[in-house]
Amino acid sequence: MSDTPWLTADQQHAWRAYLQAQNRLTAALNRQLQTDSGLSLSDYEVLVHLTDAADGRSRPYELQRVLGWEQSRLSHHLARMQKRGLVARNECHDDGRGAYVLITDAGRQAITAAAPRHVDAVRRMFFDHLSTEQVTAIAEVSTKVLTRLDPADPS
Amino acid sequence: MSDTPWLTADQQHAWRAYLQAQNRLTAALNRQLQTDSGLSLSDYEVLVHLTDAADGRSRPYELQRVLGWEQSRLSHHLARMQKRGLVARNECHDDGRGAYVLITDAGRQAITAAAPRHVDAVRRMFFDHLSTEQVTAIAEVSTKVLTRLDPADPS
DNA sequence: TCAACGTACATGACACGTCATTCATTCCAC
DNA sequence: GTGGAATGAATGACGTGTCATGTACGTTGA
Repeated sequence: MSDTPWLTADQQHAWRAYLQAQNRLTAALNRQLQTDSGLSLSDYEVLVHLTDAADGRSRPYELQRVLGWEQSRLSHHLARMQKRGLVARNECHDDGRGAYVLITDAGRQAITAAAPRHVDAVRRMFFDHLSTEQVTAIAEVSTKVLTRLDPADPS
Repeated sequence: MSDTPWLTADQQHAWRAYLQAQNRLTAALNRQLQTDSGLSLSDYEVLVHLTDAADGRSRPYELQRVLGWEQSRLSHHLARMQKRGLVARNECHDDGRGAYVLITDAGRQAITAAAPRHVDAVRRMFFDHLSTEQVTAIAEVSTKVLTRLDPADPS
């Protein structure tokens, strides 16, 4: 332990607060989305990106890249969303291994209904209490963490 | 949607980066802890607080408060840790409803072995790349979020 | 052309977190 | 004191995330 210095008091405080805020924030947003719209935060993210995509469809590996999820998580999640009728899968003729995920009408309806309240919640629980400098700091720190954790950049 | 304005571009960017960094960071730390020491990040947090506590024991509601977890999460997690021999439960004579959770020798051994590498990982993946101003910003933002989400402060 | 390797995706098993509910005990107003 | 509310904690059911593995297809090079 002597050659691996522990964190400073400031760092410990920041770290614990960060972990707790994470937990609570995502839990609260999940609750809000679930009770208001029957969606989870994960469902919401998937539907957002499918809505943004051309034709409302996307390849799983593309979703994986954009969402930053693990492959099996995405696969399981899509299976569950398909079972609930929020998305559908089509085969991909360009690549026999691949598939297309597409948003269904029910999926579009669900996210359209969910969006206003969800955005409101995100602002209420997060952005409304932060200065623009703090928002910038969050973005910078998060981006830094992401690039450092990116397996394609093991500098 | 017109009366519930969407997030600004900066906010959207910050939000997505924040969510992704969260996911990746905790996933990476969990992997590191798991492969190096057979513990999860949650196990680690519980053991840290039990180690800090007098006699290496604590009431569940106290742990709940310190960790910021939901009651049932803690209860389930303690049950799993107990099954693995990391903690034990005793009855509480002060309060017939309550219980004591105490760290076992195996638990102490596990966290002692895990700590150096884990701390190192936290620094490598997080603090080493942040300025002191950024650490301060993280702490402030997280604390702000926590106080806003605290059910005891519904201002 | 075909063997070896890489890529896209799915799946089973298992750990984890939440919700709803339950239970025992303690606290408190009357 | 006593009945009702509040508190401390456990549990079953269920959705979620990860790991290890499997499978099918594509790509490359000798």
